[in-house]
Amino acid sequence: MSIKQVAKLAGVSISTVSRCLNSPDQVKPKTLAAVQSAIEETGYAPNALARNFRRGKTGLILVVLQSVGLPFWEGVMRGINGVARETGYSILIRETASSQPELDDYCKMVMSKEADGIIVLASPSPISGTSQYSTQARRTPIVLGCENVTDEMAHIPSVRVDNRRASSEATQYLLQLGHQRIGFIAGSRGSLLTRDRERGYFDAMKASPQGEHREWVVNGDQTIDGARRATRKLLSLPEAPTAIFCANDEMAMAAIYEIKRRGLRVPEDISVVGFDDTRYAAIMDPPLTTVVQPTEEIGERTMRRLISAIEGHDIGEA
Amino acid sequence: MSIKQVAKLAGVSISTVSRCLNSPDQVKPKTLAAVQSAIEETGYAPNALARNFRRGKTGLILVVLQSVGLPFWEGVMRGINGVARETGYSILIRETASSQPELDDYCKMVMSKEADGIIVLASPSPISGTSQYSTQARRTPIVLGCENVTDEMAHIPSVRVDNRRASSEATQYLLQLGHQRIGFIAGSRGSLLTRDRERGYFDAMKASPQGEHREWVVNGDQTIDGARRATRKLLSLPEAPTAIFCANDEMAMAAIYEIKRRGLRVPEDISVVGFDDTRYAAIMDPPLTTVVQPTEEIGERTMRRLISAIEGHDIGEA
DNA sequence: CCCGAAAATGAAAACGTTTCTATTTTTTTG
DNA sequence: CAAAAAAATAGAAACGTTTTCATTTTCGGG
Repeated sequence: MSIKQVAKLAGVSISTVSRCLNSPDQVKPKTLAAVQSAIEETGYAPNALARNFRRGKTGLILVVLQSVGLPFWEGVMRGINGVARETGYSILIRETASSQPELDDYCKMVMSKEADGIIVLASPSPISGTSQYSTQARRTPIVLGCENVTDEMAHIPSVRVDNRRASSEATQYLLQLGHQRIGFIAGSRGSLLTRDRERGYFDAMKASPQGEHREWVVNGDQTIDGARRATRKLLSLPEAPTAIFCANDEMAMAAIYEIKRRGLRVPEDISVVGFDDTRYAAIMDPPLTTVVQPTEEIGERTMRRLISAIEGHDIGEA
Repeated sequence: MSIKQVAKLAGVSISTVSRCLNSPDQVKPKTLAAVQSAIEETGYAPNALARNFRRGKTGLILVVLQSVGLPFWEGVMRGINGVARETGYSILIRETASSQPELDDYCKMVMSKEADGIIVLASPSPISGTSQYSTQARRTPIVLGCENVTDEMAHIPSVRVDNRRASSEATQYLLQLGHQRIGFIAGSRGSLLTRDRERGYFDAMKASPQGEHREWVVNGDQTIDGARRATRKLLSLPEAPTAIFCANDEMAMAAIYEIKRRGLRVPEDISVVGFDDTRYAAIMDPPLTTVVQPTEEIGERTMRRLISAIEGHDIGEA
């Protein structure tokens, strides 16, 4: 069962067995063979608990996300998993959907050696005490993916894509198609990601002949129902938009549904553009025009960043 | 940092501090207070690595699924997470999408104390050596959710819903609507879940005047592309079905897409029924008729079953 | 063949808990 | 109030590994 039994059976010391497992080149071929056959015979498997305890490392990365099952995270998680496999880490999942998420709690998990680092892929609620936060979280290896975060966390390292520019370009695309009134369905309040996408939209609108119109921007709350409400609001404007740009695909799908429900056609009457290119975008009716995100790369870079933070390297801005 | 420091500061022994944390009622109120303030002062957090090592438990449940991001698992994972939170376990995720999954590897993770138990939510490839499997996996706490499994694993405990009956009822519903030819798009090969749903379909068809027709059943491979191919195949039959029943929502969405692409209307020309009631079913055009699965309950029961297996109770059939 | 250096191995400490046993303190009871 | 019982605490072992340090073995060169 334990390394002791193997040692006894192989007729060597405990330390030699350990070396056979961790640095086989330091042990004489003959003993190595003996130990290996002893391992085989006993069916010995090193006890990860003891090893991790001794090493002071859990080998775990805590990934906080709102909910498994949201298509957007599929690519990001693939990226994270790829790096995890490569570097020997495992992924611990915590969903924030059910419980009230607290960044401090996650940091405590690192302090108490339940995980080595944290990746936040969902915006937790604002941090209660900033003072307490800075004290204990400053030193916690943590990276925010997709900067889906509030202002207070702006100083935490994050992997970011240029949402603002991508969003601006998508808006320009709609303008180029001749659209006069372009609505925007924003994500959830207090999310940097949403704000950047909103900013990009405004950038493009301001530069256009139409200028910006506050009433064309409605909050969709990152949910299907929220986006449906937002769409109804846009459609009931005195002059309804001829195009609607949504901060993510899910809301765009909901917008299309609601538009059709009003008896309008997409894209003949109203164009809809989404964001993220999730797996369902292509089989919508009509197929959803969407902004492609390099999700897998986001995940990969986020994970690499975190690991280098764990290994003690400084976390520069990426 | 360690329990030692706390003990020294509080002027008690290490064991007393430990008791304060694990069974506070066994310690005198006065000392408890002293210890607690010492904990506060030092900012002590118990080292989970040491604790788990000592206890011989990881507190981790390995959940194997094909990919985070598939809407079906959202409910199941919510159920699992709920029980996990309640019982103090954490969830370790392993995706099988990228790598070749091996049940044996997961069992080894339990043997080497990387996790306490396993929930398999995706069909791994068939097990290489059944002999080796039974030797080491028989004693491994493992539960299959949604019986998404091959024959060889039929003896492993699993939480099951009556897919066969649900599927049969959905087929009957279509027959009742007057459909003469009902196609079926099956899931991936070698999945019990798919086979049960297929069986249910056949049950209903055999009992109907139409009888069963092998050519009305096509494999959709659990993927969007596979379902699109399957749909094309069904549509190009000499006598195309007037209804298509799909083994899950995702394939149903793909079927609808493909049907419309042929210039046909849903449901006027062809009805489509899905399975699972994922979040996007309701905002399809037309809204998808689908078989509702008690996903959260599945997750919850799966997790409870596993935990009772871990705690050493016998796993009866559920 | 012998000596020194290098390589290989062994013995033992350490990691931070929990828990068992022994001891001390407190409470109860006659 | 003394003795017995109960409660509280202290001391120390144990969990299985890695790693440091010391020792033994091997090897090469004179």
